[in-house]
Amino acid sequence: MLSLSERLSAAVGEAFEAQGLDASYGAVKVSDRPDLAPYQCNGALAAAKKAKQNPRQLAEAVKAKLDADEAFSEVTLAGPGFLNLTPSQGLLDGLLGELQQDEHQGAYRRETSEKVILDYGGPNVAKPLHVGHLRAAIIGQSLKQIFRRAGDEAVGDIHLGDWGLQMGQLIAEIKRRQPDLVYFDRAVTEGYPEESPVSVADLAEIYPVASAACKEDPGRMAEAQEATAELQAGRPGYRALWQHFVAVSQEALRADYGRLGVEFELWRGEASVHDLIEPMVDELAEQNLLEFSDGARVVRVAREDDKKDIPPLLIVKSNGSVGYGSTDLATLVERKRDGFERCVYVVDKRQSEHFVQVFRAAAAMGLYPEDRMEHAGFGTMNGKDGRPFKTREGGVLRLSDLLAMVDEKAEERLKEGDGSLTGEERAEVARQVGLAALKFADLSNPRTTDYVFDVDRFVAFEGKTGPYLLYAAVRIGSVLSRAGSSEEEALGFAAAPAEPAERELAMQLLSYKDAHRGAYEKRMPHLLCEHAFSLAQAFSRFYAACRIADEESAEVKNSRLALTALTSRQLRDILGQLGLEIPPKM
RNA sequence: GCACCCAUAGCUCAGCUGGAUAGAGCGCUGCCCUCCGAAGGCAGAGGUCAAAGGUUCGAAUCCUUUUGGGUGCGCCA
Repeated sequence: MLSLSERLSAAVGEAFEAQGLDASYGAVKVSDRPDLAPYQCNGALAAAKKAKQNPRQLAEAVKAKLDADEAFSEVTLAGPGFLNLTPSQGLLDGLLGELQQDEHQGAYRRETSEKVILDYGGPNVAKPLHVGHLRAAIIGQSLKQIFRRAGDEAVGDIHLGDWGLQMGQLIAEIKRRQPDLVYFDRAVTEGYPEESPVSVADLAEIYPVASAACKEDPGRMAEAQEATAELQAGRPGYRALWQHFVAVSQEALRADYGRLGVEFELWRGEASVHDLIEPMVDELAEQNLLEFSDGARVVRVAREDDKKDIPPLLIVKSNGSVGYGSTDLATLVERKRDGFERCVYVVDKRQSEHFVQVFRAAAAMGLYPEDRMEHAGFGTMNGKDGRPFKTREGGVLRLSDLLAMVDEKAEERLKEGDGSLTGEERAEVARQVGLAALKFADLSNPRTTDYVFDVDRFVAFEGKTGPYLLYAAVRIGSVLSRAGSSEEEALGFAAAPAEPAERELAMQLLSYKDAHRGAYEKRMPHLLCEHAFSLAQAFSRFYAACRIADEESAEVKNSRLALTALTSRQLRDILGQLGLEIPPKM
């Protein structure tokens, strides 16, 4: 179905066409001057400029046509050619009726469905999740839901960092610490123990040590690089040890992502494509795309019109090992093979140059056209000093610690309530409320901008927050049950908004598609957050201004129940896409 | 050095294919529960949109320069 602004745009567009001008000048948007009218169209000014006409006269002609259109109850002309538009009661009632019937609840739908894979994990084996992983996980999970709502077949891949230098660093470090382990005995090639010699906690401790050692000691780095190459070449002991790393890490990651409510349909990693690399290298060589450079093999991707130097994509390092350039390229080979039509990478925007390299190389070898591979980059989470976020001790804040903080805060807030929740219920609601605060605080920032990470904001429950949205949803449910009506029943009542607050709520409800479409097309969940907040706000005003359950007139009451039910259904639909769970009460 | 991004209210941020009086949340001030959930609603104070030029009937938005921040630039991912 059409959104209200689309419906109005169509009408105004026709009026422009009747003047021999492009219909796109008829674009209608929510007014900047709500005191004059709820919608506006400024196209007459731009059209007049282009057609060298008088804007005021042009707007007059458009207005004359719109005056005869029953979609508008009022059309006024202001200033040099601004059209102020008020949709008619009949139009609102009619569109609300359509919305009640719409099987997609007013959401945006693509004409054709695409098979899309989203990459929003990328955690490294051995490194526990920290706040830096939060954005990718939350934005990616949300984008996946937004894609699905629009009709795409979207799946998420965790794409573990399990095949690069860090693996060699771990192996080399463990070898130094426990050289007698069977994994390091070249004479042994099978029958390794099933029990992992290291736990996730061990790995978390070992990795930073190993990483730091390599940074300051070239000798240690050489050991790690050699171990990496040997691992990739298939040395049995290393492979067996590596298997343990992956297994213990996956278990921990499942738990962490699970707590966040983030899911992956695919648990692949860099290592999954190892066997695809050799044929890929052959293919690149065959296509004359591969060059030797300083002992390494690379694909040159620089172009004449580049404003800056784009370095070549490193495929095989001089020591024979492969890095993420080749695994990422091979991953595209794999995704193409598996029938994915579009690949979206929800990864820190600082890696944009890397994706330019990979995408160009992939396009050059004919895997995908460049517009089918996207880097939906996101901004850095900074501390209050403007630099990437660190805890006071200088480390990164672990995700589990952040979750615990938010949880505790929500629990405290719930204890202030009327005590109708049992301890167990309260713990569950606290989890939902805390998580909602956290996710909404992150998602409501535009994806691409950096933002200041402020714990207080993540645990705020008032104003433009996740809990505000949950509160609205919970209260709606409570109103419906108090009125003795169900959502399904109320959706069958005729909605005829009369009061200003009712009309404003109706107009919000009828703009869902615009917000969803924007979020989908731009890959920007914050647009959906904006809409959710506006909707909840419109409902809260409506609730404050109008009686619902105890309204005397049955007709008015039913109309209001219909608006309430529509809000309930739409809010639930949106919160689902944002990953917020609505508790029964709070 | 080269390239890219950012600078809007006390704070955190929207708005940027140019358009009427620049918005939100927090914080601050004052109201609103004998009535469906006050994690709420209403009202108010608060801004040379970093600075200077330019394009335009019209610039927070486009162009140039300057200042101040941030980021990236082949064997880490």
